[in-house]
Amino acid sequence: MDEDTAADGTIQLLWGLREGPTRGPKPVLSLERIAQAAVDLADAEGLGAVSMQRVAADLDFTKMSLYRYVTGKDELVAAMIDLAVGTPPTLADLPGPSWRPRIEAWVRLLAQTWEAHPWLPWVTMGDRVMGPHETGWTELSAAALAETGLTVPERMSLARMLGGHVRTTMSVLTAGTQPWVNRRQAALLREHADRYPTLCAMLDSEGAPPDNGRDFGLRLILDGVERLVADRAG
Amino acid sequence: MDEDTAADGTIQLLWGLREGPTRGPKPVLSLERIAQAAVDLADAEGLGAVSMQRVAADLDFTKMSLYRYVTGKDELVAAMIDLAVGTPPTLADLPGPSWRPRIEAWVRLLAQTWEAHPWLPWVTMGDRVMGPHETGWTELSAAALAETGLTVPERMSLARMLGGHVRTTMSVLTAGTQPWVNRRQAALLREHADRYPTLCAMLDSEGAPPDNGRDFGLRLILDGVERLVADRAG
DNA sequence: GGACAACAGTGTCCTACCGATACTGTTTCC
DNA sequence: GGAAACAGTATCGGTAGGACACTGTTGTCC
Repeated sequence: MDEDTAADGTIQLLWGLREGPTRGPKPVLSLERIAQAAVDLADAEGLGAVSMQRVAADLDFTKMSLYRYVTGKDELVAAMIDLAVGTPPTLADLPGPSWRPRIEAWVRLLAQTWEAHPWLPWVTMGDRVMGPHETGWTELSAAALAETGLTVPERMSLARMLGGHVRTTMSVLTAGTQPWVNRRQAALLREHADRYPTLCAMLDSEGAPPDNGRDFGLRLILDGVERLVADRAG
Repeated sequence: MDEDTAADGTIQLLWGLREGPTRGPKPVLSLERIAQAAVDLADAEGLGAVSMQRVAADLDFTKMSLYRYVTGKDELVAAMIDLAVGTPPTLADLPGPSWRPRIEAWVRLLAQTWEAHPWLPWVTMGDRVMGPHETGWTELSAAALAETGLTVPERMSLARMLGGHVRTTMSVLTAGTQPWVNRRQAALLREHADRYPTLCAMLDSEGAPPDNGRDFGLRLILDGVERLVADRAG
């Protein structure tokens, strides 16, 4: 019951169902300004820097004034997500003669958006209620995959999977030699070469992709889809 | 520099490099007991319930006593991870005549471990230093993929990708009708059927997999690998 | 064997955080 | 024009993580 009412509040906030009062002083702040300030802060100093106090200070207001627009930090984060994710593209933004280049473009656009707000992968995990923008991204992916011939659950599993793949290939931005292991980890591997012979032998190999294997993994997944589609057609 | 020394401390902790003193009273607590209490707490009440105070209380000790074994909460979480992930399997635990059933078994075992500790997906994101157990899991995946003929970066990208796939297919444990959308989200979609026609049309479809599409996605990925291997061989 | 140094666990304090509540001043409707 | 409704403020409480000084215990060295 507690979570339910909290989720209801978030839904009302994100989907514009909050009843706007008529009497009383005019609001000086707005949800958009607050969310924008929070997004800017998270972009600049990371999600850990986002506190009610700090967001309010950046707006030259008191911390408690934010609670007139947001019932708590969870709602603020939800508003941040839907603002940062932005207006979703449309099918016209996904060129190509078939579903494959279209969904590739979708992944590319999603990755661009997430890279602009590196805190998004952390906040978009778990069971949530998506806002209108985020739902629009999902709608677009569903539309792009419609002509694959996959079943509906398969299509949605695939869409979710692709989003997860973007997350996986973004969360590690190591500046080490190998993208799959950072500097300290490599040193530890060399110290314990007996326990980890396979990994240790891999340390000095070449040809690491600059994108954390995003294109490589995307190719694998979509090749798998093509095979599945072909198998069913034939 | 600050992060560096903190990471060094975590490395020393996880890899048993902490200098054990000889003089003074004998320690009553131990890192293992502390980490185990924290893991039990996280399993029972979620990661949010894990605080220094609470872990210490569960052990009938003072909060500050934990700091004799752990420099801070980050180190505690790192110790929790390597304890919860447990002793990794060996190649003997991955049956099969080829790499494919072996890596499938690896994914299955990893998923089992993570499902037993549902907080693991959240704390194993981002750039970290893995402990010995976690490194063992990675070593095993690298060994299982050795015979694919993929390049080293490709193999490690694939291994990371599979771990991410387990994360993606676990983080949503919705009890709704469709696994890709929860109850509230479905209601919102129906209310805004004009904005999200594709998703809305999907709401009443059948055949949702009970595993959040984990097997489906795994099949896609490994089919893609097989095609890549075949293409290069031919 | 006794003094001292090293150490384990405690008690106290500080800062940062989220959030509740009572308040002040402003706007609009009756 | 008065009263209700509302925006923003000021203050308070509870819970985090963590620094620091302290008490008591243990081993080592003379």
